[in-house]
Amino acid sequence: MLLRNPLNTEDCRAVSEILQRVGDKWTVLVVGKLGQGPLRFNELRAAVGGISQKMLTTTLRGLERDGFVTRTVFPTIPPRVDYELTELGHELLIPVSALGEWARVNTTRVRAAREKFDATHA
Amino acid sequence: MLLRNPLNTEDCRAVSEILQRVGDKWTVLVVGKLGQGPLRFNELRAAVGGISQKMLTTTLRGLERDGFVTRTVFPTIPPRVDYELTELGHELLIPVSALGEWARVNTTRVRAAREKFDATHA
DNA sequence: CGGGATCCTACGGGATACTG
DNA sequence: CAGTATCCCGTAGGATCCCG
Repeated sequence: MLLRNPLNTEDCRAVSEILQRVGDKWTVLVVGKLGQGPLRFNELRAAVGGISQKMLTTTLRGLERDGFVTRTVFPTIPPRVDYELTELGHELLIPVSALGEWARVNTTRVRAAREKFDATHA
Repeated sequence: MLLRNPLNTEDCRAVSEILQRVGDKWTVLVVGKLGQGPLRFNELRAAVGGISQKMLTTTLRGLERDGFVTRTVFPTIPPRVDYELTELGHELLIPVSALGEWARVNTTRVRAAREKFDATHA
């Protein structure tokens, strides 16, 4: 990974934009689950856990719109809908996983800082 | 970068958490600007551009609490306060920049998918 | 089964005015 | 200069009900 000299303003805007896109409550959870293979609506809902069906629908529509996920309808009775990551979705998962690794490694440092701050600013 | 096999649920939660932390409207903009060296409150505000002083304060407090930023007060008149990235803050900037690079490279693909989706679902 | 339509609440975030 | 305090609004997101 080649890092260009400090992020300029336009880049920061782009980062901020994609982070807000991906930084909502459910998106990465959904993408993470789909990273392991296609899932049906309710399978996905169970896999994620705790998500309302409204938010799952909203999240999936957004991901579909941005080209991260495909939606395949089987016109059977009862209906069956599969969701699957696109190539773009899989590629997104790479830097996101990297950030995830960072999060996993540094959670304790952040938590320590937080407790220290809360203690002194009580 | 060593990628572990697909993110498990706890990892996804961690990612989601840090993404929500960093995925608000201003955090990465602020961190990005501070990445190039310490800045005073109003310098930072001008550098970021468009941020209200309430949100700058809120954002900085959060970053300070999590150990990403230090706050140094010079008890002069008028007062002077410097904000500077900590080591942890600089380390955070690495995976965030990677995601930024991804965003920069793939914006067109996302925009294309979005326009296509909007066209067909009109 | 996989949603759409509504209603409701919490909170992010802007504008403005005041202060040490 | 670097904030704090208020007020206000839009939206994210949960709960519930209904439908093909």
